[in-house]
Amino acid sequence: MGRNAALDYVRGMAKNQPSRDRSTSKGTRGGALLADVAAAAGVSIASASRALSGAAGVSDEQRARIAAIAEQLDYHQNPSGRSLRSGRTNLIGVWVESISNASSGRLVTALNDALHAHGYDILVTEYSDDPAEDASRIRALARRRPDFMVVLHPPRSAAFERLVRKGQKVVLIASGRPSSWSSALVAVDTSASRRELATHLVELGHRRLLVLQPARRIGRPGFNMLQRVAKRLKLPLELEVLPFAGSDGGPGLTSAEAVSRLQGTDGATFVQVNEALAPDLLGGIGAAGLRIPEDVSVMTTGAPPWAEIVRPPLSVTTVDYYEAGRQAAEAILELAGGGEPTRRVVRGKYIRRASVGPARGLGRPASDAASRPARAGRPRRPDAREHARR
Amino acid sequence: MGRNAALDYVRGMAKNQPSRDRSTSKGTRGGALLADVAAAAGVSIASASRALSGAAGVSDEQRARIAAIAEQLDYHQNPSGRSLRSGRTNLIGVWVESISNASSGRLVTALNDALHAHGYDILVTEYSDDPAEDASRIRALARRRPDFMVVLHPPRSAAFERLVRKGQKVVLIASGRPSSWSSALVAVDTSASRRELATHLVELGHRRLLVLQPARRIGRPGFNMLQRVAKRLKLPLELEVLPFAGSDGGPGLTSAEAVSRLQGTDGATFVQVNEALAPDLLGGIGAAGLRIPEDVSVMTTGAPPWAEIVRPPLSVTTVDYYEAGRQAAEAILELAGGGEPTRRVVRGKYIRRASVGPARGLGRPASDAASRPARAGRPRRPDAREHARR
DNA sequence: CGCCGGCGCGTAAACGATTTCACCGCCGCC
DNA sequence: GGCGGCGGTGAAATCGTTTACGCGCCGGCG
Repeated sequence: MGRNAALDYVRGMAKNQPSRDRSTSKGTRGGALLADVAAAAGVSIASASRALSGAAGVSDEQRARIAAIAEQLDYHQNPSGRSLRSGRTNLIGVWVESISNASSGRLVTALNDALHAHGYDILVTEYSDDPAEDASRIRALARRRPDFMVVLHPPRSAAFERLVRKGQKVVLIASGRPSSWSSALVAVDTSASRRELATHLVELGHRRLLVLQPARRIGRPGFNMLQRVAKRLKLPLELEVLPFAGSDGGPGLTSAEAVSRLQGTDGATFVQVNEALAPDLLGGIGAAGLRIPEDVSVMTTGAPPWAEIVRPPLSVTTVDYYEAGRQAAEAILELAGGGEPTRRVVRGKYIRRASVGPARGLGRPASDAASRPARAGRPRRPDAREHARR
Repeated sequence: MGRNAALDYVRGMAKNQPSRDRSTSKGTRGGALLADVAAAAGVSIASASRALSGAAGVSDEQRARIAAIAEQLDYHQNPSGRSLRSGRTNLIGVWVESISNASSGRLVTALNDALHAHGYDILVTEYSDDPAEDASRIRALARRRPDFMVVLHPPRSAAFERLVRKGQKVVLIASGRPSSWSSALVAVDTSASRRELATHLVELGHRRLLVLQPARRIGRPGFNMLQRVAKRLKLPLELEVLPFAGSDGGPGLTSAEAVSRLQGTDGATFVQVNEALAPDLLGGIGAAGLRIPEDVSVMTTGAPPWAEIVRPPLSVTTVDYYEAGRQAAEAILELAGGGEPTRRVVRGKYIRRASVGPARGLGRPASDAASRPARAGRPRRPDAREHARR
């Protein structure tokens, strides 16, 4: 009848059938129950549970024997039963901007890689632009009661904050200092990379910088970092942060409007944009006939795989989010083990490529920029392409 | 004591306390129980359940009243309890190659968008190259007993097939005909787009084509589609399918080896590669000094956002996987409603861009330089500078 | 020789929902 | 007036597991 001969045998033999007539039951998929394993091993359900869950109080030989029987019966623990009783769900809720985003993707991959072996599964939720929809998604996630949540550069959200106040354990991956509410922090430290970027820009003669962001991110911390760096180093950099809609038609500048900020004598000579928006910006720049880096220097955050393919190759400030995910997973395992989370840091990198060059207007008109070849040892081509990458 | 005043009040008043001393309980996070809602409403737990779950047999005014009370108490249904009893988990298991992949990402986004409103949550698993690890991930997913699984172009996997045989409902997104085992199919139909591609290639004089794939995908159906099209149309196309390692160092050709197949009189004049591997191939082509499309035509599958940015813009055959995900979600809702799934199709598109041009050797032999102004605004140097990445 | 503590194990009580079943009015119909 | 059915409701069984508790047994210590 059944497909699992061993299971049928056990159930036929068992004196106290754990399930009277399984063949008609439709609720379960007919898999073996803990009771079946226990019956086959001739022990109580409790002992079987202890044996399989690794709890103390069971002899080693029993444990091995029971494990073998469970294997043979193809027993799969029912997570609903377990978590109903134990209060643990073995779920990790991940809250990211968009899963299509390369950073989020790698984060999720890392968490999967590191946590599957420990019995955790990953529940992904993306935050949306619509606050109502967003709140509803958070509520849905809350209902699942994940043991931990991993959040990547989260936006402010009342629903999320309620969740945290209710005791949700959260591993935060973000720049900034350890916040009081997160259980653990993987700090994304971009101060060094930003300092490097800032000094590089000044060397190249840039003064006015433009930062384009999705509208909903405006005002969030992290980007004035560049400003802070400039201030501390007393560098003459002016930074303007503007919302950019890309081609989605959302709130913010269109490509053409953004490009218009990059022209003329009082326009910015450098623009920074994120990975998702970069194609739109580059399209706009191309359409306007501007050349990179002769007319405008461009840099993108993130690590799009195409940054090196595009002509010219794009400079990037990048953070290894696979590594961040790995560290988040470690933090989770520490917390789950009852330990105190250790302090963790992932450092950003600034990778120079040809898309950032001397500021417009001082390419080498009077060769004044040439006075700053910096560490240049080798003969430099007039157009500074191929800043050897690291 | 508690943070929810209404809840405290109810519990204080209730004659039969559902939970004697909740303040010390650690299993639950102190959220309201169905019993609390029922007590507050002055009805039985059964009625409360019926009211909130939308089941019949409860008067409309009661239902509204109870819903309001649940809202006020911030009641969240405990999914473990529900699925333990009901046998439904309200989980959708998604099995994709890699979540970092743009196609998979959009698929997941679509599923999230469409199914959150119906109470489903998404559990993602990526398949890995290691069969053992893969089987273990499938087992982990099986343990969760998702109501449905959505699989995108799945590889063969014994573990997965076992799961299906055990009755797992599966919505398959793939090219090919409805297989007996999947509960529903979203057919990815690329026959028209491939025919268009094939005739286009023949028109341009291509005869020898190269298809590069990840090694583990070799031999999978779908790609000889091009061959079939050619045969049916009696087109003189020779197709060679080879494994490509990219820069990951896995099994398959290196970039240099792949490029060597694109040179000489007997080399292929056209190469197709997938989205993930495209940057590596393009890098190799650039390093070898080949020009696109003068020396070799290139096309990629998928819809990388950078395809239009790169110079020259890449031709693609693309499938809208957001749409596929939306349709998969519809199929799930049909199935969950007990209906028969309708037949669903998503059609691929072939988008011509400049990366596919006349076959090498018959461009316009006399004035071949004329074919090179491309759309690239800036002048292109003849020598391939960008060498030596990695 | 008695006692104590720990180890190994079984019994049974949770966990929080859904669902079956029985009940109770009440209405309409014969 | 009796009876069948039906809409609304509650009591209780149930899903599969973990875990508190208790019991026998054995070895060591006094």
